[in-house]
Amino acid sequence: MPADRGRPEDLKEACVTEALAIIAATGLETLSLREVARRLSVSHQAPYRHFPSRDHILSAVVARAFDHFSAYLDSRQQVPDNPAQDLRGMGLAYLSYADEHPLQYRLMFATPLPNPADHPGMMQSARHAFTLLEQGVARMRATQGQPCTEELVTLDALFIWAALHGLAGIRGGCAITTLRLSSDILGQAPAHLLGRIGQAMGNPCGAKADG
Amino acid sequence: MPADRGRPEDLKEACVTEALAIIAATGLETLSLREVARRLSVSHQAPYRHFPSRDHILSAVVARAFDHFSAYLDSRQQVPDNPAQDLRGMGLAYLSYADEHPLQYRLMFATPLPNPADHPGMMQSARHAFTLLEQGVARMRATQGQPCTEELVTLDALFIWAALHGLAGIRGGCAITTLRLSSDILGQAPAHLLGRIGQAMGNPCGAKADG
DNA sequence: GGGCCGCAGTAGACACCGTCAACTACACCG
DNA sequence: CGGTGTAGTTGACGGTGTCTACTGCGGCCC
Repeated sequence: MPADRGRPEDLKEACVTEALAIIAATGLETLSLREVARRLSVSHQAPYRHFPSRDHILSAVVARAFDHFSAYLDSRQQVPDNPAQDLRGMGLAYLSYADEHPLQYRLMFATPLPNPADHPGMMQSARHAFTLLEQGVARMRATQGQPCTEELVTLDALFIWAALHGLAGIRGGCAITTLRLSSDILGQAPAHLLGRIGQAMGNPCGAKADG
Repeated sequence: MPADRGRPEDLKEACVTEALAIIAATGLETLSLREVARRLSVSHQAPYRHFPSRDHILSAVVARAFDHFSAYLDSRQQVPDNPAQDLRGMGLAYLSYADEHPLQYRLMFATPLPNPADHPGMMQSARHAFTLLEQGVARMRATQGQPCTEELVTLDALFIWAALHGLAGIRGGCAITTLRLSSDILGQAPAHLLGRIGQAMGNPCGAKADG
């Protein structure tokens, strides 16, 4: 049964899918409930029956992006016997995701939601990804034999997340145009950044990354 | 002559000021050309005489934020005889700015402008800040006596910028609500991050930062 | 000085948007 | 059979960006 054109069976589901398609095609700003309804061959108020407001449909799209992101990080092949390498792989996966799915990435981290507290599913997905990172740091610290507070793990995870998040944002957003960086530099940036993070964490594995 | 209420002398200038005030008061989404005009006691088309579109007035506001940011970084007290310390001071200044002027910071780095290439002044201000950082890195490398390509300086500057930018974004945006981080951790984060950056750059000055 | 032109600002209209309220169609249940 | 709740429709309202046509008004050239 083709649910694409002609009134879809599950309208709520179809709205989210169609909204994402619109955003992908013409940008976040031009997303409108009415356009979604139009594409679904449905009255302009039908989506309103399933979502209290435009923000709620948008947050549903964002939540989906977070799930996609979490699944991506989870499905990455792990290296349990080498936590340092594993952490590096996770960082690489983070940057790869931002590179391969810039739309989803921007939806997650650059979408202005009025009050994120309204949408618990979204927050949970985000928190999940951060917890993965914390666990990676903790495992690495354990093999390094360093004494390590929970607080210190969180701070290090935050440092790593910040660096990854920052680079992803720069690469995806304003790098070439605003900062006028060559795509050559931008291509080297992930490896270099991960190398520097490795050094910062006292990990020799990353030290040789930039020659 | 009070140019605030009653038709302002320089309408173009007044539009930018008033737009910023509106954004500060009620958020970016609710900014409208008509509201700007209303507050300026002017017809809804008057601002349109000075700005081709709503995006252009917004980009003027963003450009102003970039100038503010650049001035802030420039006015920071420098430590010419200790480049490492100087670099750290610059990082601190960066994070301080994001902390003290979250609105301007978000305007600069989290505002969706359709095509930034249209607004050269904006780009120039951003590039200026990045160049400051590159020079800081280059000076530090020089005192370290390390051989250093121009490319490597840029990559390191990019690493530092990414970490700072990432942390600022996390702190200003989604930290407590989405990532559920305590404000205690968040308060420690800048010093810790700068310390880790110091370590990554092979600089002992930052190594003791997190105890 | 008088006509002319360009510029700043005004007024009205258009299409679009989110949202509210009232309505219809229909399945289900007593 | 009537009642009830749910999904969807229709129409309206106020707000928005933008287009077009209009009014003043100061400077400029003849």
